[in-house]
Amino acid sequence: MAKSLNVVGATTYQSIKRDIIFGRLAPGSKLKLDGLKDRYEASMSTLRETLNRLASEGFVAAQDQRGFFVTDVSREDLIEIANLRVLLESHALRLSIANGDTDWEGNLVAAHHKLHLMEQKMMSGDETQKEDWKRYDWEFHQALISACGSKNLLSLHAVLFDKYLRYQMLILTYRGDEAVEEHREMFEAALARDADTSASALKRHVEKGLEHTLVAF
Amino acid sequence: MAKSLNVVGATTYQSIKRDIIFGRLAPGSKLKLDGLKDRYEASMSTLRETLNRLASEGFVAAQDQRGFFVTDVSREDLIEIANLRVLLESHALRLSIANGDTDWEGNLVAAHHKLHLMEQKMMSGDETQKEDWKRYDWEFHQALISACGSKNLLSLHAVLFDKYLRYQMLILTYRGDEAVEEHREMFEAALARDADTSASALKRHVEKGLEHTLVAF
DNA sequence: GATTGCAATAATATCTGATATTTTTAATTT
DNA sequence: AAATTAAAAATATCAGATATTATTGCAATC
Repeated sequence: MAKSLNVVGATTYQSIKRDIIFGRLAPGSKLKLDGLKDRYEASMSTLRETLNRLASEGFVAAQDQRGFFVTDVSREDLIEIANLRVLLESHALRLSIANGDTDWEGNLVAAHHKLHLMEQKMMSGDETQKEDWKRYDWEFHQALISACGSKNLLSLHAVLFDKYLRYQMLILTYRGDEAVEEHREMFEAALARDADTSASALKRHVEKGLEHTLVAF
Repeated sequence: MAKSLNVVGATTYQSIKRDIIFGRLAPGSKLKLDGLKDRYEASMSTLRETLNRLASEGFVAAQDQRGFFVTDVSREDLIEIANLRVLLESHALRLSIANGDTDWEGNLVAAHHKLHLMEQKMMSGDETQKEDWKRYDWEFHQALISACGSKNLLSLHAVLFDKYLRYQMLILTYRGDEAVEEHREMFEAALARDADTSASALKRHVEKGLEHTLVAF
């Protein structure tokens, strides 16, 4: 649960995390405190606090007496992340479908609509807005599982989602058509309260994404 | 993955986390920096790094401009934790049973044996060694799932296990007989590579523990 | 030429102390 | 009792300082 915690701390946390997820800080690269000081305009204390948080979430690796590094990527790690995401997200999805009320449905419809608009933009070749697409994708998946009733589950899922996302961002290519269709299927099945169909579309969605990413890796 | 990270940082991290888990720092209580400075003999910088880590794991809650608090407990939270633990741990258990090699078996036998010795001590009324019991219990559950092949899964599980453990420690009473029997069942089924039986014993184990804890809560 | 050894340099982990800002507490007034 | 305000305490952030540990570059050796 990344609280805002404070102003400087919160913004540097978000900036660094974003830069890791979107590949602007390359996997494995050294995070030198002095360099970060300039780049993120924060003091060493604040930076170390931030890096400790990111280390505990797994975006950064801390090595004894040798400082901080952007967590490395690997095929095995990607596979683990994808599998865990399926496990947690489909569990949450089932709970959500069982518990979701009218507000949940409304929110879900809105989220899918916005995602879909963005997808059409992406499909027409405009890939300039990766960050926006990421946000809508996140908000859609979030909307699906938001009624699961477990804060702990949602917060574990959020971290996994971001880790998975990093791999997608690293390979740069958009899966297109297929993914759009999977989103639609998940969405419609969820509204129809068909947990099995929705969960299996989700599973397919993540696993196809995994394959696609592994190929390019 | 709590790396050692450094000497002072690592020890204060462990001390504070232990004190939270074993209830020596009460749920909801304020963590005043000045107080902690004396208690843990570390500077404010180190303390803040530590608290940030613990906040990101969920043992501490950070409130904007108002500092840090020991994360509160609640029935709902406990239920969530228990359910997540079942989800992750039984998944890991199945993988582990499928993949475990000879070393895994050996390690498991040893872990169960040591746990069992400790359980007999506890049953005979000697509850002075909660910390030791905790360690053997942890090592046994860890041994069960250690061959699951997913570092990410193991590290998520470790945090959940500790959170669950905190609730058990808060209520102070030992469940005894039943738990011993459940451990044995899990253990024997795992060795026999009977994933269903082992997983269902695990589920029962956690859920009985949950009930027991909820009653005393 | 490759390897070892060592000094010089750089970087980290930790601490102290300072400042601006915000919370909390206590005192005062209504 | 509630609202207001002044004083005290605590937090978030920063800027150094120091001891320790890594890294780098170069010389000496084989």
